[in-house]
Amino acid sequence: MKSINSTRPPDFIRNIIRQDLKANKNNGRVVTRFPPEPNGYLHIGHAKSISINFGIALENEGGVCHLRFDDTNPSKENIEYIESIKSDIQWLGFDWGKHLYYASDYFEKLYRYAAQLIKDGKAYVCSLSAEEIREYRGTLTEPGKESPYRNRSVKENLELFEQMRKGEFEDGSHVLRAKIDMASPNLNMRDPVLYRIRHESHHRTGNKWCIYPMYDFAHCLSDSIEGITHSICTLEFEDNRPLYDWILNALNVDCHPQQIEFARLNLSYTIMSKRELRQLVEEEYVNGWDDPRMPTISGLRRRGYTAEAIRNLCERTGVAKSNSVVDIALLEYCIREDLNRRAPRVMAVLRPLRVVIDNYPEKQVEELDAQNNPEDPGMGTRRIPFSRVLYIEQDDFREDPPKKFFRLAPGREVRLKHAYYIKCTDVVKDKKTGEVIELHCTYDPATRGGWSSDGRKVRGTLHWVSAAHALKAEVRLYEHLFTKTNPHDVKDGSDFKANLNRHSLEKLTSCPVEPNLADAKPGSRYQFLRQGYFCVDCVDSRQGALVFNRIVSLRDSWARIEKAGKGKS
RNA sequence: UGGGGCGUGGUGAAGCGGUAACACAGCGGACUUUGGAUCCGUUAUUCGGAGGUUCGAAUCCUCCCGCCCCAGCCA
Repeated sequence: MKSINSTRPPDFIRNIIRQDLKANKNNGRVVTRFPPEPNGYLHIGHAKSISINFGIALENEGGVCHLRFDDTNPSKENIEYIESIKSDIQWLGFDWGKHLYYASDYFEKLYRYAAQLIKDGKAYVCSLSAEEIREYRGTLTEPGKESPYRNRSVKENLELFEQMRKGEFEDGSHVLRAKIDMASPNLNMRDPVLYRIRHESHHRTGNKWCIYPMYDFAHCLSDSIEGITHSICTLEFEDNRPLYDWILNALNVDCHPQQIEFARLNLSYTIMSKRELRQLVEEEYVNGWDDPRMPTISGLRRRGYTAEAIRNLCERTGVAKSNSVVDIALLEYCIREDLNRRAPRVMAVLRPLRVVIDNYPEKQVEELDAQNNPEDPGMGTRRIPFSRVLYIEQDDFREDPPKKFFRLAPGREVRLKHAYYIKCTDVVKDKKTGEVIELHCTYDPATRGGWSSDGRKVRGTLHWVSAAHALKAEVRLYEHLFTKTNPHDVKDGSDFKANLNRHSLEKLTSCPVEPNLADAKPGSRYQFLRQGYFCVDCVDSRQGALVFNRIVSLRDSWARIEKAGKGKS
């Protein structure tokens, strides 16, 4: 009953649990569960559910959260998904301990529960076709009609149900239905289907079964079997709650969990439907479920997001019942916040511009000291080679600088981070295109380390890499996968794919990066000074052929000034 | 037009009859060897609307409006 994490302001679900605890409703037990169907990869919306369910278990003494695969539909599910789901949950930092379950493990029990319902006259075998069942169901405004098979005898129902199990019927020829109320205003209560025939091999039970329970039947009973106290799910199941309760009441089970619904997480510029994400994968709009642009856990992980940042997002967005869309800027804030204190700084040039320091000795090389992270001096320093020919960022030079541009320009002096002040003395252009291809500069030997003793001020500080020592890396820049805040905002006749961002991936090759990166390990994260946070790609990066993913850029106030038109000359 | 939910600033979200927390975004400034980080200031006389109850309402009542979900043998 003690709260381990008492700093969190309670949300409505935690309030309910707190009151239940106070009233000793479940003998002080708190048991939640995360019940994914293994038919796709987990995404950041699932992370929210995971964070709520496992989080609540963690906060309550003796609290437990089960991982249960809701594997009742063999045609959509497979083992690959089970494995990915397990590793994603672990990577997020949650542990189900010994509480790993499968709804398919309960098939025998579920079958007996169904038989019990039949014996009690609360379920029947219906031999209407799928189409007929739909017609008989009625509409939102008109009541349904009772099935002609509704009043079969218990004996006949039992025999038929057994024959269904034995495989004596074809798919679709019969279903088991609950006998509730065809006139109910809640369509879920109009004699819902409990079991269907599917002659299909299941990834765990093989060919043992050819009838499979429906979600509504399997879910509540699985919860009950496991002794779940609070069954937390998303809003769209609100209408299923009366059925959840009906089944448990009809069977008079000992454990009757409480279903509580909350609003799923939505992010701007993102889709969060497994079906649609699968479409992007299968139709090759992205390169797999773990494409760094995907909102999947595996995609975010490969991109370089930390579990901590994702957990943080889940906490900051709160738990409520109103449909909402969280600004993706909050996710970006969370990862910057985390990486700002953890990521070592390093210099890398994305779009190189050659700079020759004319007054620097031809063959000289100096090793300059650089702090690894100004936020954390404990992370130490490293040495960076400096020589006569360097690369700087193309963006850091303007021949005709606008107002408030304090980077390099003809005649201007700037600081090279950790190195020297340099002044631009000459600009070399391509004769045909007019493109700036090289800069000539002079350096001030008295400013070693980037300081001057004469009180001279320089506004700009640039990052750079020594040309002779640079490693050449591939850098992948990502933008939002969609161009619109709401990807579903489309003209009639098209779908979310019309809003795909063509520029969501840009590959830069041969980017000069500082030699200290030679041993960078896959998955390690760095801040490329003045640019953003980058992660060594776990799939494509090789020693000697490094590949970096941009996780997120740094906040760029110059870009904002320029965009606002304040940087005009 | 059946049923179930939800409406608080740009986005999330507290508030539970005593006079609108917090976070992100934005804007302004300070500081700065990352135009990063950090710090400070600032943004709802008002809580979907209209009535009503009350000394007092985002909170209680009535009516209205808007948005989301439900007619799979998916979950």
